[in-house]
Amino acid sequence: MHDFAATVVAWYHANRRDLPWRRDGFTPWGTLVSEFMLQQTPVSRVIPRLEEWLTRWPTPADLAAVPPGEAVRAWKSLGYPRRALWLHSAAVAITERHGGVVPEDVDALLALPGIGDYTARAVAVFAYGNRHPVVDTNIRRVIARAVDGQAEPGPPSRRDLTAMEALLPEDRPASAAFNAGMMELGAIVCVARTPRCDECPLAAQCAWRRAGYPPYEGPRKATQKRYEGSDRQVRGRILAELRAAHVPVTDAELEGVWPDAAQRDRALAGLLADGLAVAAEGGYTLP
DNA sequence: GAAACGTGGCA
DNA sequence: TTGCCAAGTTT
Repeated sequence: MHDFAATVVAWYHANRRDLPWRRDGFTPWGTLVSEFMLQQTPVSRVIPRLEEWLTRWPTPADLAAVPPGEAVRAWKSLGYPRRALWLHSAAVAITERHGGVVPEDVDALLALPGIGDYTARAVAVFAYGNRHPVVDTNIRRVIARAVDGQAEPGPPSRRDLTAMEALLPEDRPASAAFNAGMMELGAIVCVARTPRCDECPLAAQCAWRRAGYPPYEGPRKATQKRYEGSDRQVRGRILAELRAAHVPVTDAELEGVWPDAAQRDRALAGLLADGLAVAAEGGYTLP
């Protein structure tokens, strides 16, 4: 029963993928950047952007020294570009308030823009080896199945942190490996659509398997809105235009990116409100 | 707690 | 083709 964690840790050490943020000598700043990029974005899309980013800005001070628009431009099409803005702001705060060193204290990390419960603990654990429960979508799914016997986790809750804490080994290095191992298990074995239960190290202890794989009964996730034709798509189109241009983009040019004027105006207003675009002489630019 | 917030790949 | 999913955070 309590070899649950030991099983995950042993499996992790034997099966972990070779990813950039697991290389020897990877810096806390690199971990922070990777965690920002990995928020809601698949590993395969993150890796090339991460390598470019760390080559160009190897420290927080390097990023803090350029305008935020440069971060938005380098973000390219990773999605959710406010993350680039938040990462830039975080770099400024780290440079000004933390002497250029990524903090390892969870509360200090939580105080930075764009960092929530997941990212703060991920940095504290993966960059510094501290002992905290890390909870992401993978871990929520593994716990739901292996521990709770449910096909899917319920809605996210602060109680998820408590559940993970209860499973966490006391030993610091083991607790870090357990966090990483649970995420890895959810990412490559206990996946959302077609779990590979025949390859799972927890199969013998899995409550969901023991119960006969009952289907999920709880509240349904809200269905994701269609992207084609959405305000999000229009924002993306306008921002792509601003990223590509190095002089202000005019209203006339923006008319070409989306025909519906009302929707275009709404999207532009949103970008301006978010600080992803600024009014300039004759048009709009990145900040 | 719900809704908003990008983009791309896969079944 | 459509729907689901992807290392979440903010308001």
